[in-house]
Amino acid sequence: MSTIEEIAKQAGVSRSTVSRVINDDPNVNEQTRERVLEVVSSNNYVPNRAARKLAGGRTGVIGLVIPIGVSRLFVEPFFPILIQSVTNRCNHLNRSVMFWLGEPEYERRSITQILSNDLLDGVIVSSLQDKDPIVEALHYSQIPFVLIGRYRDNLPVNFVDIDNEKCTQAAVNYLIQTGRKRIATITGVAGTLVSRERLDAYRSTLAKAGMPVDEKLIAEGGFVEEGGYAAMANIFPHKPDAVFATNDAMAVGAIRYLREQGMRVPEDVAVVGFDDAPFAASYKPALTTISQPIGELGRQAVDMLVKIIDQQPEELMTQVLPSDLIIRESA
Amino acid sequence: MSTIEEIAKQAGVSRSTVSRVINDDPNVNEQTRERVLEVVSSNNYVPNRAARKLAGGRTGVIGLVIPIGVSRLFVEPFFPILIQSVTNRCNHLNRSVMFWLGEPEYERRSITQILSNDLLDGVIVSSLQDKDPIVEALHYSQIPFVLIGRYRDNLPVNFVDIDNEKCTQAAVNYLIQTGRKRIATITGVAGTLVSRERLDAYRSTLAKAGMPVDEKLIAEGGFVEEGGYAAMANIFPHKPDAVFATNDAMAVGAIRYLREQGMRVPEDVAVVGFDDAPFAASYKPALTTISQPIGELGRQAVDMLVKIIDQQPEELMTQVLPSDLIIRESA
DNA sequence: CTTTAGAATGGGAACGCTCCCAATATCTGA
DNA sequence: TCAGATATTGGGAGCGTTCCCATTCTAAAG
Repeated sequence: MSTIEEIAKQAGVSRSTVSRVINDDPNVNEQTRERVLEVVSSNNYVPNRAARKLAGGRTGVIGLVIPIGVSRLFVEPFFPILIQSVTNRCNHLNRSVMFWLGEPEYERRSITQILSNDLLDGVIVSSLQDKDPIVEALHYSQIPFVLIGRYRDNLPVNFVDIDNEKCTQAAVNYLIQTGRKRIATITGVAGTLVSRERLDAYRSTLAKAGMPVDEKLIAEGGFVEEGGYAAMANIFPHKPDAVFATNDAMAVGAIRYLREQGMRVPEDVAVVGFDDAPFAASYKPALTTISQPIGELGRQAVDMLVKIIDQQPEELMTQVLPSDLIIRESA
Repeated sequence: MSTIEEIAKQAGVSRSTVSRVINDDPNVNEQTRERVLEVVSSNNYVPNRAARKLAGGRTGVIGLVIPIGVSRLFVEPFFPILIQSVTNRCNHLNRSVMFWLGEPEYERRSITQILSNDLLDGVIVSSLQDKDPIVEALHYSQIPFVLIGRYRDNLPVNFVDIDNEKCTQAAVNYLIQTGRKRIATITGVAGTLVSRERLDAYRSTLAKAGMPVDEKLIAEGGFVEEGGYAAMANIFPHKPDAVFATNDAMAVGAIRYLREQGMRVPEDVAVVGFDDAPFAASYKPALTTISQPIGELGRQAVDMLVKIIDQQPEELMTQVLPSDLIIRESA
């Protein structure tokens, strides 16, 4: 493993010049640059990240923190896609990704401790709880970070997100316009920002349309198929004619229950999902759902973070990506 | 963020003494140790990993490399369990985990480059290809590493594994003993060690029992449900009366195809899986399968790696964990 | 031909730690 | 009581970078 000093010697220049070359500093003679680059690649030289970090530089490592259990992580299609897009984008930008798939509370403490002093240039966090201590820790630790999904608190944070309120409105309004009178909803995980945003929007949309909100038509499904099934079982006795499930997995669970009860979807009960999961289009009936640009979300988060790391802009960065209601067969 | 020097000052000792305390060096007076530990915890001090690494110490970070596409990663139950067990064990031992979920070839180069000079104390690698360049790179890079699954080459490596040959023998022999005459097999991904081991053992077991090996009864299923379905479709015309699927996902796919053809499982065709995935017991029919101690595999790999990092033993370490044929309904 | 700004380069210092060796304090036994 | 261990501690050197401040070189301007 060669050091910068050896490269310098071989190229007949100083340590500093090599450093400039590998860090894309413009103040280097073009020929010198080329010569150095040649030596670098012929020696297969890679700067030592620890030394780099210590000297005040960057490690080139970005953390991706998803503080939910592995069980959920591998069940919801949201995460694989997100992970893949973040990973790809980072590789493309010549960065490595360090993951934390945190388990519940136990880990949270250690995560924040690790993050605050570590080998990371910055962190991307997804799937927060309300008032998540991670955000606070991150905020005070000075480390650049970007959230995927908004954070509702008075801390100023950088984020990328979709417009949950607007999508939910679109979904619920569509159900209203197609004549549904008793529109139920299956929520995700209580205490989760996404869940709350979607539920709030569901309520306000009904209210705005002058329709009553029946609490019996609201049940929690935990973002998983079985949860959707169980939630539907709770709602069913109260005679819904439509269900807005806040993700596709739960929509599928709900449909399974409805079928077992001899209901037809969408004739008797319309079902709208959320995510546009890979299976949504091929499912029978094809799922009417909201398409989130998950890959784009990950990509933008990486770009935003890299920009923050490299340029340290003063202002907060936020980005809200468009997402659409996709009408197929289930509603 | 405090440094070791500040802690030393506050505790009224030298930098060296603090270093000894946080590294569990026995040569410290008990009272001094306590005093230092107090200051450490009251300042919430965590040693800087970059500095540590640079000074020849350890970072406390372990890499987990799984060089397959994210798509497969999130479909096979093997990986979530493995990841979870590795993560848990590392947390337990006060280590962090850095993941690489490598995509195909493109990444392989960069992975090896990263590994060879990085912030990691050691690496755990799973799911290798035959003759994987990663192993070679790792071997020459001097970084401690442990494989999950054997590596068939002349490089000496540390590994934990199950006895694929023995399990496969058990499964195939069981089918023979229950009177099956035309035993097919659905293999995983060609060029994969696991697949080859299981296929070789399938062949030799049949041979040893004096039964012919019909190549038409062998098909590749890529370790996924759809692949199992397709492989079964290829095999079916050749009238098998039993199938050894080399993982449970493919077993389920095979059963789905058999059912569509009006076959009964196990009466007409027996099916044996591999993995004892979470769903295996509750599936209808409950899957006869081979139970791999996946969690234990991960745990042992971590323990082995940590031992190698800390004690640098001369001899190679290897560990073969027991796994059993679990007889349920499908065969 | 001299001056001067700017381009290109070199080298010291520092980042926060571990390792090693030396120094001091304490204890042992004859 | 004193040499010789042994337990405990301190501080220098160095890990491989980046950053900053010279210094040298070049070319344009006067």
